[in-house]
Amino acid sequence: MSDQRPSARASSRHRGIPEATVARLPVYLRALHALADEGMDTVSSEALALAAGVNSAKLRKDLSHLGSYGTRGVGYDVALLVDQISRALGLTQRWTVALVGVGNLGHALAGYAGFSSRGFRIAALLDADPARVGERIAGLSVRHISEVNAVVAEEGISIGVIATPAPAAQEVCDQLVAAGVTSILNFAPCVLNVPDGVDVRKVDLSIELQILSFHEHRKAVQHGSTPLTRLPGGAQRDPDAREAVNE
Amino acid sequence: MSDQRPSARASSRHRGIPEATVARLPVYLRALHALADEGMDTVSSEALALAAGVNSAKLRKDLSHLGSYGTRGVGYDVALLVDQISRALGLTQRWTVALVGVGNLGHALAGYAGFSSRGFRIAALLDADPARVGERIAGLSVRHISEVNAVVAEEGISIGVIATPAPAAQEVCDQLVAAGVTSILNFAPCVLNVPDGVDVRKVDLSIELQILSFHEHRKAVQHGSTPLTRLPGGAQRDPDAREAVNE
DNA sequence: ATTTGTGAAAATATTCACAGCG
DNA sequence: CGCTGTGAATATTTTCACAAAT
Repeated sequence: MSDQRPSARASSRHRGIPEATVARLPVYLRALHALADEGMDTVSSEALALAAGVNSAKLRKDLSHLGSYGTRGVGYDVALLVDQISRALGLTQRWTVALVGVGNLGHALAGYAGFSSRGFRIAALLDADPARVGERIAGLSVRHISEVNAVVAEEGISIGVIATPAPAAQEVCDQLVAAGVTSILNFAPCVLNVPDGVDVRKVDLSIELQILSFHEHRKAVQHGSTPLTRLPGGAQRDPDAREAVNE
Repeated sequence: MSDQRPSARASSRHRGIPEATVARLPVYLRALHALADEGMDTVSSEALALAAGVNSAKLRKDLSHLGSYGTRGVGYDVALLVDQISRALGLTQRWTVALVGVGNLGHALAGYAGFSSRGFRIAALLDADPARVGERIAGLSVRHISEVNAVVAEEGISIGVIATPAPAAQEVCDQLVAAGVTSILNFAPCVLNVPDGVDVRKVDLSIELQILSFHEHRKAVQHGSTPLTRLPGGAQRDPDAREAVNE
């Protein structure tokens, strides 16, 4: 998994689901919903693993942490498994979210359907720019960040999504935490410091691209050590590979 | 790291940088740029680790994979380290990117500054909707997806970013790969199948929220086993914790 | 004095391979 | 039989702790 390490593992011996497993449960859940929509009511670990893009032993081990019971010789009951995973992920309740920063990205996020599709409700949009306050987006009126305490209390918000520019992110984060938010999803390209007990996850386009760059670079170098190889696509890949060869 | 596992480790014994390390290098790079902007020209592993949100032993071990040389008793030369990490990540060249899907999210991505800030250039915008073709966004004219082969060849594109709805993503992915793209960043909420040698990374809002949900849920249950505890923020957290308690 | 670089230990995660259940 | 659940084996990642370098 990424270096995203929410607070330490639960102390309870048995309810402790490994972090790597937790990160995959939503993927299984999505695959299961798709299968359910296709009318499947039972699925083997092999088939589900394929749909989720993992190997079947891993899937079975993951599910075993839920105490999940499939039927040997048959597979898993789709509806039952959806229920068990939803329960494990805490999706049996509706979480309420505040989105801070309604710029370019914030707008897109506010309109994103995937938000509401899995039990998350955007209950508030906040921004520091007074010119944006009052603007209506996706049925909500933008409020000023200074109202964060009231908003969090009124709406029972537990998750904050930060879509501000990087320089503003830490202060916004502090304000959210002070208001009682204990989970943060950060789209701003920066590291956030939070007290113990607050979880942060980040989504960072630029980091993902750089990781791809690493692999692309490696492929280009490893491939033909001759830098100016013409590759299948017809395009000339990695015109600068010289530099890399003599590393 | 997430279950994002690009192709197998390089066979070369020594150029093999662990995947977990690769995923952190961009974070270090960002921190180093910030330090450089503040005029620092030397930094200790302790200080850099703090800025990057990791522990210092991990940072040193990571850097050791680059064959990076700091100075004992002093620390690392900021400019030199920027250079070494950039080189390791393949950022000494400019990668060219095609963005497919100019809906809500695609628009936001096209306008995202962080793209160009680190050596990535969006060279083409593509969409399947004829009504969108010709639209100008961020200085580029949207072209039809059917032109993908020509576009990839013309611009030497090696990275494709998919920001389409989920049902279209696999087909777009196949088209990109057929055109010669070997790295994909997927924003669509679905699993992509690609042949060996093609790397995929995904960015998935809904999955991140569900992971936060898990931890939020766990905190709520662990905290007061009494579900209706009133928490600092004044809001009533996890009104549904009953369900969880008797799991 | 400091602070790196790194073996060795510990913790996590993945994969194998098969006993055992339906 | 077929397929799950899981111990045991392997691989990867993190952390410790200290010798070596300046």
